[in-house]
Parts: sequence; C-alpha cells; structure tokens
Amino acid sequence: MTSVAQTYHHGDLRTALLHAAAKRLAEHGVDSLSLRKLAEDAGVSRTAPYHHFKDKSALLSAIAAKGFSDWHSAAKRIFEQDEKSPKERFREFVREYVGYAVDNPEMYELMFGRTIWQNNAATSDLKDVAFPCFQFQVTMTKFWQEKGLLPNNQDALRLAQVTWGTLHGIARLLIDGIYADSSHIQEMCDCAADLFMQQK
Amino acid sequence: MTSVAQTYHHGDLRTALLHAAAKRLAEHGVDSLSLRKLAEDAGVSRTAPYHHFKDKSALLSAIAAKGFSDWHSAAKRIFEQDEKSPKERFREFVREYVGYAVDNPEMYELMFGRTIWQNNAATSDLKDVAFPCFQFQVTMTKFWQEKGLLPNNQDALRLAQVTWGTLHGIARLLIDGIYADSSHIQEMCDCAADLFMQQK
DNA sequence: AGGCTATGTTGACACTGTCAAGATAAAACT
DNA sequence: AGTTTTATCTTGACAGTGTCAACATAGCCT
Repeated sequence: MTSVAQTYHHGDLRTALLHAAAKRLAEHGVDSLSLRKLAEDAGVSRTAPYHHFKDKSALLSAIAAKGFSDWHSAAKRIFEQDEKSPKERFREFVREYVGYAVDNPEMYELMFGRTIWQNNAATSDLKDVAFPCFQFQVTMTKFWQEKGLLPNNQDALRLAQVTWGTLHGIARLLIDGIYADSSHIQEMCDCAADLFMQQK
Repeated sequence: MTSVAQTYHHGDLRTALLHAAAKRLAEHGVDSLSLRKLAEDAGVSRTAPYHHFKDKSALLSAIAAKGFSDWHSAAKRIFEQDEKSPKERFREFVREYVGYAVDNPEMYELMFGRTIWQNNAATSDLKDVAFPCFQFQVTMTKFWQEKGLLPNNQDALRLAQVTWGTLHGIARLLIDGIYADSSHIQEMCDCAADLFMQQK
C-alpha cells in the first residue's frame, strides 16, 4: 500500500495507527487492543502514538468516528431506496441494523459501548459524527410515523429512542451471546418489525 | 460486622472478597476492579484470592450470579402482585427493569455486559442462576400474550427476546449516556409499554 | 503423631498506559 | 543563507495489572 522509506519521521503515523487499530479490532477485539502493539505494528516506538492522540481513549474514539460515518452512509442508502415501499424499507433497515452489528461485533461494541461514552469521555470530534446518526434515527422515525407504520400518537424523539433501543438491545444480546444465538437473527428482526407495525 | 481475630487463615475469605468486590463495583465500576485491591481490602496477600476463584472472571461471575438471583426475586415479586391488573403489572415491570439498571449501572453492566459472557466464558454456576431469569422472561411473555396484552400471533420465545431486547437496549442507552439522559426514563418506559400494547 | 489438604505467603514475569527528558528532522522566519 | 521554532520520534522510568511457581502454615483426619 503505502511504502515509505524508513525515516526517523514516519510520514503518516496517524492513519497508519488507525489502520492497524481497525485491523486488530476486527481480529482480536477491543479488549486486546494496546497502544504498544499498534506502535509496533506501525514500526514505531511505544510512545510515538501520543503525538497523534491524547490517550488511548482518543484513538478509540477516532476509530469509532469512522464507524459512525460509515454507518450513517449505509443507513441513508437504505432509507432512500425510493423504489421500495416504506414498509419494506423499514423491515430492511431493522435487518440491516442488526446484521451490521452481528457482522462487525467489535466495531459495534466500540461505537455503542461504554468504553468511549462513559463519563462523558467522548471527544467532540466523535460527538460531531455520532450525533447526526442519532438525529437521523429521529428523522426516519418521523417519516415512518407519517407513513402510518409507527404510532402517530407518540413523540418522535421518544419513539426513536425506543425503536433504536430495541435494535440496540437485540444486537447486544446477540453479540454478547446472552439470550439468543445468531441462527435466530432473521426471526427476531421480523418479530420486532411486526411488533412495531402492529395492525398496520 | 464480622470481626475475626487476625490469623494466618482468614476464615471466610471467599465472602469477604465478594463483599469487597460488590462495594468497589458499586462505587468505582467494574473497570477499576482489581484482584489486588480486593485482596488488600480483605487484608490478605495478592494471590490469596486464587485459592477461592479460578481467575478474575470467575470472581466477577460469582458477583453477577448474586445479582441475577436478586433480580429474579424482584421480577417475581412484581409479576405476582395479584391485586394489580396485568396491564398495570406490565407497565410496572418495564419501569422496574429500567429503574434497576439505572440505579445499579455497574451491576447491570456486569450482569448483562460482555465481560462475563464473551467467548462462552460464563461459569456453569453463573449459567445455573442466569438461565432461569431468561426463562422467566419467556414465562411472563406467555402470560401477557394470554391476557391479550402482547400479540398472540408471535412465538413466545421470539417475543420475549424482542421485549427483553427493548428493555435491555433502553437500559444500556441510558446507562452509557449515549442517546438519552435519565430525566426521560419514565417517558421512555411508557412509550415502550404503549408500543408493545398497541390498541389493547 | 503423622500426613494430607486447604489456605495463605513472597517472588517473579510479562504486559499495560502514561509521563519526563532528550534527539532529530522538517518547516518557518529573518 | 542561517537560525529558530515546532512537530515528531526516541529511550528511560513508574505504577499498576493478572497470573504462575515455589514455599509456609494451620487445621483436619486417620
């Protein structure tokens, strides 16, 4: 990919670290992700990363930010498929949401886990990318309410919180292997969609 | 409380460790819970705990097991309030569930977080206490289906997974401070309950 | 009394995040 | 051009972690 001559200054350590981190994240999970290993991956000393990220949390936030931006694009793409009926799109969104989480458990864990959000530890960079995602959930909810798929007598924000909460909860139960296994994804998603769209 | 003379053998180190752990858990969270500190709390050397717990994960599992057993009692108590209508009990269960999570965020995180469930790491002791809780959720769901509060055309297991998923998701969003703050608990719970019991 | 077993001890190891102080290169300024 | 400032990277160090191995003590059983 980028083969820069070995110099004292790395050249683009920041993105090199992020790439290494994304790789390790997907392969070994967020828990076994250490700055020192990332530095080694990038062929640099243990403390070099600190010139690009305030601390470990900041690096994780940066990865999560990328995740949110990807997520937002994917959600938009599904939501804006005009050729499909709103009902179909809703079902698809539910399946895609849970599917994304199950296919990228470590990234999902990072994005929506306590690690980076706890104690308001989230970087403002992270918030700038994540909040539009939250907002988009509300936008979609309003749309589905207007189309009569979701109850109209509920506040859109609350309803968005609850519907997202449901998807989030299902995703987490599946990922953490608590209460369900992945062979039931489809059925669980459809059950949730049916529940939301009762008698519609 | 328990003032045993200082002897070479502690006497009841196992429960002393569990108590210390529960205290530290509630006060400082699961992340800053170290075996060495617990040993110090109990007035014992760093490696003494290993004679009572296989490893850190086993100790955490033991605390979680206690949490599940408490949780099960509480759920039963609410569910069996015969003087209240099923509908009322359902609403109350929703509020209690989320309320418990918000009031005991660290314990909830431990019980339903990835720490102890990941990679099928759960002790069989833990599973023995936790699985009945999961089962109870299904039992309650069946009851509410029979009472006409929840859709009868859904498989009880799926529906239980989805309803629990919803409560779990809401709880997590609140705890992790991702998408909602605790001033909206009541409204979110009621919105969820309304959603489940549409047109009932 | 003797020995077995449960329980406790210190020592050691590899690993972690992070700070401080110094080295080097590149960029900016005069 | 030369000089200075700034960005980047280095080694050294520290406190903290889980966990293993080897050894010490004490209680229990025969």
